Amino acid sequence: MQPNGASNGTTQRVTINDLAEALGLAKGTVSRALNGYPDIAESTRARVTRTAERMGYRPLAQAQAIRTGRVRSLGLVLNTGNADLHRPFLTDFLDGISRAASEESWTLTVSTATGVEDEVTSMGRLIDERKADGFILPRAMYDDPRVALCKAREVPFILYGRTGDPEGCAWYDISGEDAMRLAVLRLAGFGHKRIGFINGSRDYTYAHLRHDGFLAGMAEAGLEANPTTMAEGVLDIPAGEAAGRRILSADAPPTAVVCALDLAALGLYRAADGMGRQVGRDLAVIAYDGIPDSAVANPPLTTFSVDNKAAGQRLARLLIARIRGIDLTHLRELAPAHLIARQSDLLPDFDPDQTTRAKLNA
Amino acid sequence: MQPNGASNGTTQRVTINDLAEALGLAKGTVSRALNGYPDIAESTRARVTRTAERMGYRPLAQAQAIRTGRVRSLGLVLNTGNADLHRPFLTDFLDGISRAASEESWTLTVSTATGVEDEVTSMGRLIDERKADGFILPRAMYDDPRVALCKAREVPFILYGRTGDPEGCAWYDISGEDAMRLAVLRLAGFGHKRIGFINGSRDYTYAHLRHDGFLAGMAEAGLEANPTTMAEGVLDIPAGEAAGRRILSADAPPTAVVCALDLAALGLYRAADGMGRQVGRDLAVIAYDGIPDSAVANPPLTTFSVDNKAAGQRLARLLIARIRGIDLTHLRELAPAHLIARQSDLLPDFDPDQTTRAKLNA
DNA sequence: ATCGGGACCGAAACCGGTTTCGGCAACGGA
DNA sequence: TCCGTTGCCGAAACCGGTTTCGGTCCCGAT
Repeated sequence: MQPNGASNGTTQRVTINDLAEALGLAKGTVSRALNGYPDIAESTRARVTRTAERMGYRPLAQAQAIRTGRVRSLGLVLNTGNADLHRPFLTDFLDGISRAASEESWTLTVSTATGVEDEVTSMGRLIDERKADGFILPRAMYDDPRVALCKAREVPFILYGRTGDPEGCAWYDISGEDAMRLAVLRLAGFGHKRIGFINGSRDYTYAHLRHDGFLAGMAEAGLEANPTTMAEGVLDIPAGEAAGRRILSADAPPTAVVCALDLAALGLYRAADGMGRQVGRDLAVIAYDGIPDSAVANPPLTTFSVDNKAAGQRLARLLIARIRGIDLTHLRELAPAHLIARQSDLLPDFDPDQTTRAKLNA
Repeated sequence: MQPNGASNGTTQRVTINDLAEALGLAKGTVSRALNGYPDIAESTRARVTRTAERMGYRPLAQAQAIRTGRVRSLGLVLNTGNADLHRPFLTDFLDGISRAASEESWTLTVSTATGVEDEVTSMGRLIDERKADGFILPRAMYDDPRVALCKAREVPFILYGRTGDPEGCAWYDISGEDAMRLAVLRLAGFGHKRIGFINGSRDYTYAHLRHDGFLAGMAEAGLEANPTTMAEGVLDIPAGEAAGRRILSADAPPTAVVCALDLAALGLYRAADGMGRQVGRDLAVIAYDGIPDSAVANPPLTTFSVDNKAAGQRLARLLIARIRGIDLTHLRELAPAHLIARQSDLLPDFDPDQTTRAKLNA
């Protein structure tokens, strides 16, 4: 028997009225029974849920919405201008969200935008039309206008990443700072003294955090960070190549470089290639993101990988909790990135002092 | 003045009742005026739409839905198992859909699934809960269970691609067959006589079409297709490499290969590399898709590129039209792919007869 | 025996729209 | 002048739920 194959032949869905009639109860009673109101006998509640199950009753989200104001839908607006989205990031991320959402029979409505203001406009529309009960905000910016919008309109949201002022914000993030710190420590452990750093854009909070993480690692290793071997604002391969050239041609060029993004590292590969240095031989590189290209790079890139599917799942769950009124303090999670050790960071015959001298003469 | 900044201080949205009251009309009248009923004086209709505009009235989709049965939302379920989705395809595609949808103030609800049956289940849920008024079905299969579901449940849909039996189907597609045909003709024009072909999976209709296109091109060029230099079922780089090895080691190896997918071509690059042949020098390749990797391949790949954003837009518009009841015959569109001529297909010193002989001796 | 208070449920209002139905007024034709 | 159409709009039902408001019934305590 089909779950909703009506026995009367028509393919009508079963409404709460049908259910009430079948049970001999008032529809209000059925509704309250289903929604956990306390003034319903436990026995009738059981009876109701059971036959609801049997008859395949599924409340119509939009019908409930008109009274409750909730559509049971998560909003996500994607910024098309963002190069990151081109990576498999998106598929995994969507997959995670969608799966977690559907477990609670929520849905995901997505919209796209180009540029931040367009993003805000787009969210505004979704809010106006009550198409989403809350938003997942990927790529948290340090000063995020989307957060301002949500606060002003009093709509729940959760950040993927952290923001400058965490007040009133729920978030989930991967600890990029820790990854950077560990990257430095790992390289220092290999004997590197001069470690460079290529960061992302400070518009995003992660860049601030990863910067701090890098410095923390350096301090912890007893090394000094050299500003001439550090760069920031690098978001793609060309920028990574430019930054790499600059850093590698510094007075005291680094023997190792930590990159806040895989794409920066891939750019650095090119720079090194053009300057007679070879990653994995005389230049150690550790990056962050875990994009697929990093695995087929030459040499394969050692990187901290983030599980975007898991992130999507977690974000969805946390946002649903937020919408249901759970306190903010329970809705802040930091997860670690996982190191994928490949061949870019371990130089076969790297002798700290020797190599350094050789470089200086070159 | 904000569009919906209520002057009374509270952030309530303006309902049809507010509008009716402000106009001194019955709310039913307002509704009919807005929805183009013929029994409304043109003058009042103008008055209504004008003040609706002024007051920033936006009907609540879910409120309308409970009566009309339409949520004004497009459904899209993504198959995560599909490697294609990892490509920027997805971003562009979503962008196109979302933009076209929002122009009509429709929204896009997406869901994910792994495998075809999961996909059908997922769609079923969306249909049951009336979360989508229709579906965009990407990657049309030759025998597509999603189509069967939509037909059975009587929900509108549009295919991205064609299907075996087009009866009752609206679709939008890129003419892959034409691209394949032109690819062959182009190569034949360069003097190639032995042209191989690496196809995708026959589960998908496009493979059938591109196969036919290849053969049509061969026939048109007066060439004979050689089964030993043809492969199919190639969906990713490793498979492309394997197929490439097989084809290149045929008795009469081709001097040129047409690939139904860029990924196959990229695999072919590797195969050639491993067999002492070099694409762009002694092996001409033309592929199809226009993925970004094709631009940075060595040599850059000549390929037929498809505009997935445009496809998304068109699909959205066509689906909305379909939902509104436009006749199927107006909802079938075939667009061309556009050749991006790069360096993989033109061999600098290719002399048909000579090269052929050289190969045979090698 | 009476009364107060829970426990439990029915009835009806309500949410924001759409659609049906009927009525009034103006108008044209006989 | 009278009647039948139209044109146009108000009123109310309706969609599928939720929530409020009472109203029984039963129970134990006084």
